[in-house]
Amino acid sequence: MAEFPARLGIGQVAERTGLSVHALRFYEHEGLFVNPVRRDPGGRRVYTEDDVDWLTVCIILRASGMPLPALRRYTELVRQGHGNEEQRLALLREHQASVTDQMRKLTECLDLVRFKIGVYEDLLDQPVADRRCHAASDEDAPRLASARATH
Amino acid sequence: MAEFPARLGIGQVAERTGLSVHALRFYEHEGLFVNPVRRDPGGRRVYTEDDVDWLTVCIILRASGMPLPALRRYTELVRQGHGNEEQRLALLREHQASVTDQMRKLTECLDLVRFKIGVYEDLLDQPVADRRCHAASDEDAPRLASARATH
DNA sequence: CTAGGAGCTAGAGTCGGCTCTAGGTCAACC
DNA sequence: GGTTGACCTAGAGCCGACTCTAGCTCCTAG
Repeated sequence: MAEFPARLGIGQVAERTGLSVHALRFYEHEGLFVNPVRRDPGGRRVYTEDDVDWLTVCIILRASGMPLPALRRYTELVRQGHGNEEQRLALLREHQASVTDQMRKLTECLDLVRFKIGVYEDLLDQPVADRRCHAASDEDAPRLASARATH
Repeated sequence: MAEFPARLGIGQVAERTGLSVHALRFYEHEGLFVNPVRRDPGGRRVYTEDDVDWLTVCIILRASGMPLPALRRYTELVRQGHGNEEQRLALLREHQASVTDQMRKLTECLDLVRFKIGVYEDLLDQPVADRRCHAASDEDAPRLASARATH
């Protein structure tokens, strides 16, 4: 079970992570790798599985809207090693707050969209003759004031 | 109960919606208003409450990542009036799918962040002496392979 | 009558996050 | 030995969604 390090080329890493080779070089340039990326004798980048794992984390954080500067700060803290756990924790908590806020907004939107979809589905269920003027039955609309309009 | 139309200036609309006056002019230029924005004798924009309601919808859709072109298409459908409800429905369903997908990604991120926060909280709870080497207790890590690393 | 404030237009600038180009190196195969 | 094909660097370009600027008009208050 002797694990041998598995050294990957940039193309392989691109394929595994879904990032482009351009993006990988860009991320390196932006300081998003915990360890400096090694080079082979020809000057080509050589990545490890650890790099791929770290990139996976980065991708998830990016997909949840963490900006590159924050990701860089976090990377730097990890690179520095033990002793700054409070700072990492603070950064993570901040991002957690941002994510839950995004989810709140998305939920609000989903309510609106579901309401509107319901309106249109009902409308399209009616026999064609009955359609059009229907605008006044606005009474029991949900609290989303803006959703009242039948647009 | 005779509602009188309440004509608003661009500054008032900006204040109510949270959009900048620049953004309001920009949105108009981009065709995001259902009805053409009226002007007073001096050429200034005059908005109605309906405009503000519509903007509120736009803001929610934008905040959930709907791009301006999609918002413009939807606006155009509404502007055209009855007869294109299927298309509106299709557009809304598409956006609904996009929103639920975003929520899926955010949930994944939240799992990761919560896990890491947990790790750091535990770590900081330990008496200082016991800290550092702790890296090998990776057994029962959650399925998120990438979350295993104690970074 | 003039100073301030809100509004106008057209168009330039900004920012984040890549993406692409130009011009080159290197190793492997036919 | 010529041709791929993967990789390299530095830097330019792009896209979306605003944001800002310059130079103007208009209204109101003092």
